Amino acid sequence: MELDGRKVTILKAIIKTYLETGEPVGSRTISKYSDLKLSSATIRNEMSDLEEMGYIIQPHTSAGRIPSDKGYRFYVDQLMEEKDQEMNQVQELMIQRVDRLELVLKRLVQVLATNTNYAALISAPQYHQNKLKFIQLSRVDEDKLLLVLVLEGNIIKNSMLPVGSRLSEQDILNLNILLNSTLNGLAIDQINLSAISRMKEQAGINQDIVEAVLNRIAEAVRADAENFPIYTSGATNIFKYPELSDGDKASKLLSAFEEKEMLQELITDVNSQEESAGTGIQVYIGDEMPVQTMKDCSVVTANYVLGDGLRGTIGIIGPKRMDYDKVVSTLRNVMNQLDAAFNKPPDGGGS
Amino acid sequence: MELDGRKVTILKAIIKTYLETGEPVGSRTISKYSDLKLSSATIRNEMSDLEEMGYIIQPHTSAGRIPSDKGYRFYVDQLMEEKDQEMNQVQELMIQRVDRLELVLKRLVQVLATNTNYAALISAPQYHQNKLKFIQLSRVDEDKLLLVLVLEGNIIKNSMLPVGSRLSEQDILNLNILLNSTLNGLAIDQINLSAISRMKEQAGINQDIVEAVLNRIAEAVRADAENFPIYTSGATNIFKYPELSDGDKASKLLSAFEEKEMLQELITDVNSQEESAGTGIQVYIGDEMPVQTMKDCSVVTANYVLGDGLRGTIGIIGPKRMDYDKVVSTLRNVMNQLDAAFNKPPDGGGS
DNA sequence: ATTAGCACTCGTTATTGTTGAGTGCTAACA
DNA sequence: TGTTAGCACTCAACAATAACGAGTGCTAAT
Repeated sequence: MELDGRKVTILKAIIKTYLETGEPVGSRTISKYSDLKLSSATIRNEMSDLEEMGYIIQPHTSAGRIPSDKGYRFYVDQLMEEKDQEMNQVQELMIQRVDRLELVLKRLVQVLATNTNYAALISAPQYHQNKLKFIQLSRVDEDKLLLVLVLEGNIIKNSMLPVGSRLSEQDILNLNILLNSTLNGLAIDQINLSAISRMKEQAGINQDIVEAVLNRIAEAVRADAENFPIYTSGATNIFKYPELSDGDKASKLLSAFEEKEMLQELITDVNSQEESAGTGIQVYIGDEMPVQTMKDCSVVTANYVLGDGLRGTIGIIGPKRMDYDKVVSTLRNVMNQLDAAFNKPPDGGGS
Repeated sequence: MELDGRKVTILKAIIKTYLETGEPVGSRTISKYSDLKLSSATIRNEMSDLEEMGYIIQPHTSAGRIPSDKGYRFYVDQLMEEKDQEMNQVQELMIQRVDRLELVLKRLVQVLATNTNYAALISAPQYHQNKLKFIQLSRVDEDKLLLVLVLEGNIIKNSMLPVGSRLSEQDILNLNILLNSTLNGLAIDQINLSAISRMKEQAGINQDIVEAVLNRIAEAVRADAENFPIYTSGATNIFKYPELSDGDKASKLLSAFEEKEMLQELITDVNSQEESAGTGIQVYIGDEMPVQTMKDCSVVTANYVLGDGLRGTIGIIGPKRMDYDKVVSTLRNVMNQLDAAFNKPPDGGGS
């Protein structure tokens, strides 16, 4: 069967109305609402076809129709094509230039959640391929060294290193010089065996310290990759959508938001299969979702880029009948503002 | 009217049964359940008295009685008195000695939540009266200095400091010496005007840097005091208690858990009026709660102390009919384990 | 190809009656 | 005087029933 122009119009009308009301939409409604001059009976026939083709579903006999995942998918794809639509006027976000990136992200995610009325999440930027910019060991205690790492993008990592107190100040100085001269400018995964053994050799008697430092570096990176911070807001917005708020579903969803592991998984997953390029905005509908817990939802994700190659992910999670149009354009908007705010003026971030 | 022995027995029986079932309890139930050999009619009379005295409430005519806040309070106070009861055998918590305090806390709060079936929260330890142990400025970029602070208890703070590039290495060295010699060993709020002006004088041309450093210190402390991290778990456990899970209440409670501000307020409040000493365990019931959002709940809080004078708060939040007995003893147990784990062996923590 | 008409389906809502747990009161009892 | 049995009464909860109405599919007329 053919998906001709009229069917498309009707399908769109159905989805649009359903997005607004959240209730199954019947033939009569469409007949009145759309600008096609057709009677409900005709619409009914078309709807019957659309159902056969799998774009819409009848929850039970003698109820209206609701869009299927396939239907949503079609709708969203259409939407993406007409991307030139005038930029939706979202309220100015007021990203002040705050010193701490963390605060910016927290505020941002709140704005997103309240603006859209869905749940929002944002992952702190990760320094995947990032380079070491500065390494320093300092004596803090009799028996402890403080290791400070600064990565490109001014991400700072600290770690305490217990040592015997036999190290002299000169030793520490030498180690610092050694570490910096060898590792500086290297990306984390460029630190290979040859570099390591070369360093150990030069460290002589203190090679255990070098080893410890390297371990800490690896550890810090790993911890960050598996356990990166995620900020969320508006998880309780799901109560605004009855189809999500019945006991069990709501509970599972919310605990996914509380224990962030699931979200981390989601983001990792999204990033791994990210090649749709374009604006970098992706939409997952229902079963397309990488994480099963959320198969009754839709997610719109976008990757943001901060000046120094730092990348993170923003996501909006809502019911399948979310206002994709608004969400996508809100996200675009936010990305632009983030871009404008961070990719121009100079500043430093704190840990 | 007098609260004689029999009334107490009956009151306790009522509360105990209500804690288990969550449903209003009637006279006949008590008559059978308790070991008093009394008919339901007699119990009814006593219950009528208890109601008049304000210890129990009738949700509606011809329903059983449920405890009032006053009733709960009485029950809990009794409980606290009989504290010598055998330590409830809680499953071994398995606090492994993990390097990162953060992870320990996250795990701990999860254990608490799953063990009790209520919502649990834990605040990261704060360094209220803590002393500066180490200060260091390092050049990281042409135009940026890295400020590293270490406080007693090995809490590390970083901040980036933009400066003109006119500083020589020698300048930085001098500043470091100045900062350390003046501030080292001082508690944060011991840094007073005289010390400040003395430092500025000695810094000469670089006094703007000194000022900036001091600002950052103040800022770091303030940010921590107003915005200290809180870890939560099991917020969705409230769905297990029907009296809390109806739409609006649940939503408000959960969003309090998501946006942590409310919880911070709660903890701050609890700490400020903490003088009940003893085991340091406090119970807030219903309207006694400092935070209005949670007036349908009860909270049990406890303060934990880590070796170096670091203090934080643990809280369990549940319905008014929570199993106070179990919760209190679980908390005691956890405190003991925390104590055993941290107040003995030496180790360092990371930021 | 479109539409009007009609019988039919089925979730939703309101109505009604029934049940049973629980109460308060009174009168009898030890 | 404290305890108990008995009884009429209340009221939430439940189930059964009916009425409603939005919506469909089909057929026949346009």
